[in-house]
Amino acid sequence: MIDELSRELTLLEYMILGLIGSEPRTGYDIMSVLEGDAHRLSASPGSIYPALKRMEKNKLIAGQVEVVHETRPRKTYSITPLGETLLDRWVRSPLPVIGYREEFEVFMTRFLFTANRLTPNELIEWLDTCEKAIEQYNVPRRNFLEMLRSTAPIHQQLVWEAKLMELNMQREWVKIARERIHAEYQKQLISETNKQ
Amino acid sequence: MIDELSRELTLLEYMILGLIGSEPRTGYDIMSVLEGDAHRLSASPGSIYPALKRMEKNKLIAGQVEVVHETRPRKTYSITPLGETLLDRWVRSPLPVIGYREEFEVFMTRFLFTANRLTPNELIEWLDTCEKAIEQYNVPRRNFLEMLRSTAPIHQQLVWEAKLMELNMQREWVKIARERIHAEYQKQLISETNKQ
DNA sequence: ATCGTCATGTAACGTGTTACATGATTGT
DNA sequence: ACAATCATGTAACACGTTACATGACGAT
Repeated sequence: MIDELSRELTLLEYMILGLIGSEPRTGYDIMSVLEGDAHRLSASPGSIYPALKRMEKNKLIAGQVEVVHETRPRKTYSITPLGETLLDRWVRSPLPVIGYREEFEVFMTRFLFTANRLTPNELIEWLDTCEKAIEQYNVPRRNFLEMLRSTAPIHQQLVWEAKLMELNMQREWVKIARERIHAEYQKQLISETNKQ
Repeated sequence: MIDELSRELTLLEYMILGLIGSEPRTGYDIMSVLEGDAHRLSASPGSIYPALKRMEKNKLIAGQVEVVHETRPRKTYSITPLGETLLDRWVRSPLPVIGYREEFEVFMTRFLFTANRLTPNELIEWLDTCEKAIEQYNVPRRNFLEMLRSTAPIHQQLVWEAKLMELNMQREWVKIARERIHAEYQKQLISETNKQ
């Protein structure tokens, strides 16, 4: 069991895990979700079904066949405790990542699955950590660009500039996200207090 | 020959093509460039050397062995006319792409290799086209978000928001790039006029 | 009767990843 | 003498892509 925990999953696998984690789904369901824009994951049966099979084999998810219409079976997958553990670990994992290697999209996927997995307080803390990590990465980056601004060819300069803008955007997003999450949390608290 | 032209290359292959296109390089050179941050391409010998071999086989690049120190050969690759054609085509290709499927990084790589491949005028025109394409994609996207703002769960909303911010950032970058390129062009014109 | 959607799968293929392997040259 | 860097490669493996294949169900 612990062996499984050490294996890193692909983004597609985490995506599937996250989707199934919120509610049981079939392969077809997952394909539909993935087709609806929003991510690069291309949702072909040739990737989804094999992924589901190996995840089932690794006990991350469990499938049960519903014989709805007799002939063709329909397999609905739900997440297992092991799957929950892995997903939780991934979602919470401290991001040494963002800005270095991990792309923003991976980060977003992770954020998406914090829903119902982290408490509002934990989430705000998580976002704070992100902001600090980005900040730490931003400063030397900016200095680097400033230094080479005059020597590098203009095309290279502009590519670096884009990188910087991307980082700044990410920083800004974290701020906005924190504010919104915070506001949402307040709203919930108030409505709960009123009920009592 | 024309068969080769129809085959789509990977980003790594275009990267290699672009790098070799500006000056002849060895596999090791390419690995060094790719290691120095900036892109997700991970620059391991297990990807570079096989790529070089198949590109040579496909006549996109041509390698010549320099027997510098007798024993271990050192192979320097240069771009072929076919390679030039493909690179040129890729770099210039109208971007139906950005915002839809192609990631920003691919776009940036493409931009990087416009250097010495497009005239300043062509480049400005290219950037204009980009801006329009982004704009066209931006408006319906924004409307979509506006529409679902109230109904969707907050996490989903924020992910969409991030997508939008990314697009806006790209738009902003295009503007900056055009201005800078334009300024650079003017400078060159002036210095050339002065020479005469 | 036929078309689109629901639904699941497989097979070939290509490419990137990781890890291993070798050896020359240069600097200390 | 030894370490770091230059320099090239291979082999196993895993994953995603494309294309193909099947068939039930509901609507027109």
